[in-house]
Amino acid sequence: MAKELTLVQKKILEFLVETKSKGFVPTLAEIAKYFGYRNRSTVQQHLMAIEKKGYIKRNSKIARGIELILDDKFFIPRPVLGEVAAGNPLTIYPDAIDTIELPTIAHMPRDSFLLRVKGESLKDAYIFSGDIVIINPNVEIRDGHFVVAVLDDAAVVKRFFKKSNKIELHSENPEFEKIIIDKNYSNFKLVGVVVGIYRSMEKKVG
Amino acid sequence: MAKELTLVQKKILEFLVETKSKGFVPTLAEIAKYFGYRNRSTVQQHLMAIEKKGYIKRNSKIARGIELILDDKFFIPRPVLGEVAAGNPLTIYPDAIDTIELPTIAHMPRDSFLLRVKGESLKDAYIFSGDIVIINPNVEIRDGHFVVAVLDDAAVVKRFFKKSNKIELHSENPEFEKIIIDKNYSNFKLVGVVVGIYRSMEKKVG
DNA sequence: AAATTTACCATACATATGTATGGTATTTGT
DNA sequence: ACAAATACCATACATATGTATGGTAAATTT
Repeated sequence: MAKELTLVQKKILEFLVETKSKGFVPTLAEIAKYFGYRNRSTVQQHLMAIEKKGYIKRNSKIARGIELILDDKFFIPRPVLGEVAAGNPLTIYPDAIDTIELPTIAHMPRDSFLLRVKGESLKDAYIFSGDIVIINPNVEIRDGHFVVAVLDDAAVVKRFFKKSNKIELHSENPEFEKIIIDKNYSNFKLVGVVVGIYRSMEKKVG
Repeated sequence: MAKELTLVQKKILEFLVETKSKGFVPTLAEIAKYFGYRNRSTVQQHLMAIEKKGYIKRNSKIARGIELILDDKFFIPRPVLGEVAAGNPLTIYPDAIDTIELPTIAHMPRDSFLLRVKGESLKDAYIFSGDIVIINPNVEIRDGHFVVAVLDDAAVVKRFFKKSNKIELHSENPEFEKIIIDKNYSNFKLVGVVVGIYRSMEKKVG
């Protein structure tokens, strides 16, 4: 039923979702400023178009009166790009292997993505098989961060530590040996930092 | 450092927290209407007092520019709670509320809300202090579900088991004794079912 | 080729909104 | 007993905000 949004309209809607997830709704003037428009009419007309297509609802006259109509759902479907091994490396799939409903409280910047954790090597860090980890590739990596790394076409979730001339990837669980990356290691790529974890409880009854 | 709020100020702050958790910040006029004040000045003066005591911050001139400055505490109250506790309304302590980091919600349906977990009694269920649990009060409660219950003005997260003529609330951690609710127990209210957990990793470095 | 949609602009307007000032009555603190 | 704080009211004002109208240029559809 909802019609396609144009590119500009989509960007404005994204901005609305993003600001809303930060806890406020922008005014027309704020939106205009963000996008570099000289006046609010431009924004207003875009909002009218977006509303007409059913993605938002506007409370006329009142300030910051934009409501998002995203299926009136708690959850936003997001593609799960693969599985990462918490313990031994697992293959990462090029295409989405699954889609989960991520709660919208989980603050998810546009540049991040999801992976489902398999294996037990992080259970001492309270990350378990089946959990969804939220990965951001554009965050500065610091010692102790949980990161996703690809080694030889397999992806792992481990804690990152930088030594003088090498990188160490630790599991919390001492059963698993730490991985040491030195200069000779060619097939190594840091993917991103784990910024959040989501676990659905709905099936974990009894 | 934060001074005591008066009763009226406390109620206004509660209203702010409540509306904020719904995803918007009210205007002075809306607050005045809610409380039956004839004009906004009254509200404004209350807000000035609340701000002076350090519970909110106001962005002058801009519409709906109230920010909540509350400490990292357990409860993020929702209107549902007020309705649930019909007889013995759940007192919401202004210093027991968190909203700052409330990674708020593009889209939170009216029947769900968030709680921040404090304490270790659920660590064997992989729920930890600081995690955000997502509560739905309108889901049928089954044995083994994690539920939120209010007993004697304290809220707990525990697993629910129904016996013939009583209810048992279990902690996973055996250090904590189970709570048994029988008919004589008056100050008991089931609030809802834990449907998900979210944990932000952004500050958990090292 | 003409009509429609999209994406912007400018100007004007009503009112929603925050703010300022001054007032009254009651309660609280000292 | 007096001063200060509290809790409301009314009126006035500047401007932030949403809205309306009209216009231009380019892209898209018919």
